Amino acid sequence: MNIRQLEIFTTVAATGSMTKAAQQLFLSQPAISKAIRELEQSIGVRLFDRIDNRLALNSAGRQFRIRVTQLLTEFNELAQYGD
Amino acid sequence: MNIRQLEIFTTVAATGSMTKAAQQLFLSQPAISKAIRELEQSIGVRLFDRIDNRLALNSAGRQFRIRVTQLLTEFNELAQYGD
DNA sequence: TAAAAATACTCCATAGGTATTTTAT
DNA sequence: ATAAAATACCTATGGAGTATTTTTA
Repeated sequence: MNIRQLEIFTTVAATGSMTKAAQQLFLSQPAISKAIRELEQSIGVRLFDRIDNRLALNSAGRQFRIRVTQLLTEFNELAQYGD
Repeated sequence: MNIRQLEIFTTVAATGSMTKAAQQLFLSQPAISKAIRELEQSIGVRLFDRIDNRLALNSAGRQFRIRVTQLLTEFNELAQYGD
């Protein structure tokens, strides 16, 4: 797990789509797909359900998201420590 | 700024020495030196005073450390989300 | 002169890319 | 036919290494 994966995760969760997250983050769709897969593997929890070719944040994903959002806020504030 | 740099920072802060931090983290001393330099550059704040060839956490470093420690605790808990 | 940190390289793992395939509408 | 995600493969950046230099007690 790393911060980049968490940023990508929150964007996918917010948009409901890897393709839209890719556009928003100026990344390719496969880069998003890979990051989400590796995040899920790393924590050992499936965060999205894949139904048809759509994604839906599942129950674990919804809980995870809340804590990740707070973590990223604090991380970004610390990254601005100099200003 | 990244999580690895923050982990290294807290270890250097705790031991008061890059050499000791290197031993504790099973890394080389130059790897520690570089990580600290890059962290300081990234946030734009000097965290340690260099006096003689020793390090001393300065005032900004002490304040930064408190928030980093909390952040890393939450990060590590999230990384264990699956267990 | 010993001990700590900094500098100068070299190397490799992985984050990201492009191209393509799969799956469902 | 479109559209979304997954897979395959390639490349380049940066995190880590070894070797060496600088600095000061």
